Amino acid sequence: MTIKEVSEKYDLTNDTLRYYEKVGLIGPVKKNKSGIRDYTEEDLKRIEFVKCMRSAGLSIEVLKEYIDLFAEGKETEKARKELLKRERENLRKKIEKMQEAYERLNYKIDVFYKDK
Amino acid sequence: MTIKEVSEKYDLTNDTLRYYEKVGLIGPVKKNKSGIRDYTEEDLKRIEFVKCMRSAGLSIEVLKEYIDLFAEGKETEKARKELLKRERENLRKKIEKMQEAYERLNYKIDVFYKDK
DNA sequence: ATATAACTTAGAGTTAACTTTAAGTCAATA
DNA sequence: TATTGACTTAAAGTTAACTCTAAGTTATAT
Repeated sequence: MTIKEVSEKYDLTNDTLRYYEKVGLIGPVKKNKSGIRDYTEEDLKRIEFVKCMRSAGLSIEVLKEYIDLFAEGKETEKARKELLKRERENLRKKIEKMQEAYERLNYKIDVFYKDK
Repeated sequence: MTIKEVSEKYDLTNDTLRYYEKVGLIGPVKKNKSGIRDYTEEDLKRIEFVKCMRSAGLSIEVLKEYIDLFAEGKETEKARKELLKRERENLRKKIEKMQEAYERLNYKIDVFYKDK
C-alpha cells in the first residue's frame, strides 16, 4: 500500500507518516526498487495502534518507549505491562478531568444559559 | 490573596498565573501600592474555571474568546451558549476516543500480558 | 519526448502553552 | 544598614508534534 493510500485510510498526512517512521514509531517501511514506500499489513496495524493512542494523548516518547521494548523481545514483557498500566492510569485520570469539565459545561448550558 | 497563595491553592506556577493574566484569561488583577497582586474571590473563581477547562484540553484561544464575549455583556449570551455547546461536543468526542484507547489498553494488559 | 503528478530526502519553520532570564523594586529581618 | 526573599516586568527560550520547503527522482499520460 502506498503512502497516499495509507494517509487517506487513516486520515494522517504523508508528512506525519514519514515523521512517525523517522522517530521510530513505525517501520522501517519497505521500499520498492525506486525507493517508494510499500506498507505491509503489519505496518498498517501499527499505524492504527499509534493513531488510536496518539488521539488519546499518549506522547510519542511513551509510544516509542513501548515499541522499543517490544523490539527487544520477550524479556521486556513485564516492563511493557508496567508501562501500559501506568499509561492506563494516566488516561483514567485524564478522562475523569474531562468528564468533570463536561458536566460543568452541561450545567452552564442548561442552567445559566437555559433561555438563551 | 497573594500570587504565592493562589499558586499553591490551585497548583499553578506564579509564571502561569501571570501568563494567564497577560493573555487576558483573568484579571487584570488588582495590585497594592507597591505593585503586588492581590487576588479577589472573583479572580479565584475564574482561575478555578480556567484550570478545569484547561485540564480538559480547551485551548487558551477558545477560553479567551468566551471570556471576551462575557465582558461584552448580555447581548453575547447566545454566542456564548453556542461556543459552550461546540466545546462540549468536542469534549464528548475526545472522551470517546480516550475511552476507546483505555479499553484497548485494558485488553492488552488483561489478555496479552495476562501472565506476565 | 515532455509535462505532470507522486514520490523521495534533509533540514528549517510553526504553533501552543508555557518557562526562564535579566534586571529591578520592596518589606522584613539580622 | 545590609541582606534576604518575594515580588515585579518585558522579552527570550523551550518543548512536543508536527508541517513545510527545496531540491531532486521516477512513473504515467499526451
